[in-house]
Order: sequence, then C-alpha cells, then structure tokens
Amino acid sequence: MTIKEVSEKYGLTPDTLRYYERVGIIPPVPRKKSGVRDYDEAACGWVELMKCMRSAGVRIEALIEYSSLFQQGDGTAEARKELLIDQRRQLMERMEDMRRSLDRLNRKIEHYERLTGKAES
Amino acid sequence: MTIKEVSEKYGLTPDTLRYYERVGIIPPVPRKKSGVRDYDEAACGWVELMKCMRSAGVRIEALIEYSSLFQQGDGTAEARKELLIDQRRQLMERMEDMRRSLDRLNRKIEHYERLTGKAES
DNA sequence: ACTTGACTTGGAGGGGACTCCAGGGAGTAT
DNA sequence: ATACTCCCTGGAGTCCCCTCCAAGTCAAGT
Repeated sequence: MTIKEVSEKYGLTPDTLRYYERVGIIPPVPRKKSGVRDYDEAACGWVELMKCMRSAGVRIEALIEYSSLFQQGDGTAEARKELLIDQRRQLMERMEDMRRSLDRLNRKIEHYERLTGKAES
Repeated sequence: MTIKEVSEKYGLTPDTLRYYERVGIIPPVPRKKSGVRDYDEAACGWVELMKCMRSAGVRIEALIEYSSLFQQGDGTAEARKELLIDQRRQLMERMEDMRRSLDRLNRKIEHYERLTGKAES
C-alpha cells in the first residue's frame, strides 16, 4: 500500500505518517526499489496502533520508547510490559479527570436547561 | 487570597493563573489598592472550574468563549448551554478513544503477562 | 520525449499552552 | 533605611506535535 492509501485508511496525513516513522514510533516501512514506501500488514498494524495510542493522548516519547524496545527484540518484553502498565495508569488518571469534568458539564447543562426551558434539540 | 495561595490550593503555577486571566478564561481578579491580586471566592471558583476543564483537555479557546459569554450577562445563557453541550460531546468522544486505547493496553499487558510469567507487583 | 503526478528528503514554520524573565513596585522584618 | 520577599507587566522562549515547503526522483500516460 502507498502512503496515500494508508493515510486514507487510518485518517492520518502522509506527513504525519512520515513523521511517525522519522521519530521512530513506527519501524522503518518497507520500500519499493525506487525508494517509495510500500506498507505491508505489519506496517499498517503499527500505524493503527500508534493512531489509537495517540488519539488517547499517549505521548510520542513513550511510544518511541516502546517501539524502540520492540525493535531490540525479545529480551525487552519485561521492560515493554512495565512501560505499558505505566501508560495504562496515566490513561486511567486522565479518564478520571475527564469523568469529573463530564459530571460538571452535565450539572451545568442541567442548570441551563432548568433556566432556559426544557426544549432540547 | 494571594496568587501564591491559590496556586498551591489548586496545583497551578502563579504564571498559569496570570496566563488564564490574561487570555480571559478567568474574569479579572479583584486587586488590592497596590494592584496585587486578591482572589475571592468567585475568583477561586473560576480557577477551580478552569483547572477541571483543562485537565480534561477542553481547549482554551472554548473556555475563553464560555467565560466571555458569561461576562456578557444573562442573555447568553442559551449560547453557553450550546457551547457546554458541544464540549460534552467532544469530551465523550475523547473518552471513547481512551476506552479503546485502554482495552488495547490491557490486552497487550495480558499478552506480556502470559509471556513473562504471572508475577505481578 | 515530455508532461503529469505522486513520491522522496531535510528542514523550516505554525499552533496551542504554557513558562520564564527582566525590570520595577510594595509591604514587612530587622 | 535597607534588605527581603512577593507581587506586577509585557514580552520572549519552550515544548510538543505536527504541517508545510523546496528541490529533486521516479513511473506511467500521450
């Protein structure tokens, strides 16, 4: 698959895909003889994983570390696990912040509904 | 309360508090004759609200708009409600992204636990 | 052969949200 | 009165994460 196709498949721009590869959160993508990127299934898997993690706010730096451990081979499994556990903790903390914020938003919205009449779209 | 005390109470730096006021997500804080900020309960309420919203990832721009509507008076209640509803929708979308990411992290972590033995801290 | 168009690189530019700093003032302690 | 500490402002700097660009290469179409 070309970078364009992958970008459309996952909703990331080609620039972002190249950037992800450049900083190393996606391992080097296979190339055609001409030097053009030719994403295989593994590469797409990385793209999808990183899109997912980024959309949840996981930092590039943490993803670089994960990817780098991955590319260093099996000996790093334990380190990768620790990293993932740490990211999970951070993620859960952020979700808790969001839950609190959502509660507040809901209370505020209810307040305004009581104030302006119950008409809802 | 001084800016320092407020900063300690809410875990934001004085610089951040001044920044929030400067961009307008917190309405002008009362001052002493000397010009020094003297946060009252209302001002603290704004700080706390904005800290909560920002920690959930609500954009400064949206908060500026909310605060600005608020300061324009009662006529803007409907607009404020719409704004809050929109922010709630965005927040829920982000939480859904995070839920998906959390699922994936959990599956990956389980995978590593199966791999490296079940020893857990 | 030549144009077209998508791809390549390295590097610069941009947006958001702070964060830091210089230069100056005010209130308090000794 | 002098030192100390905290505060003020305006503006510059920083960090993160892209996003855009110039200059060049390659493959396919006419």
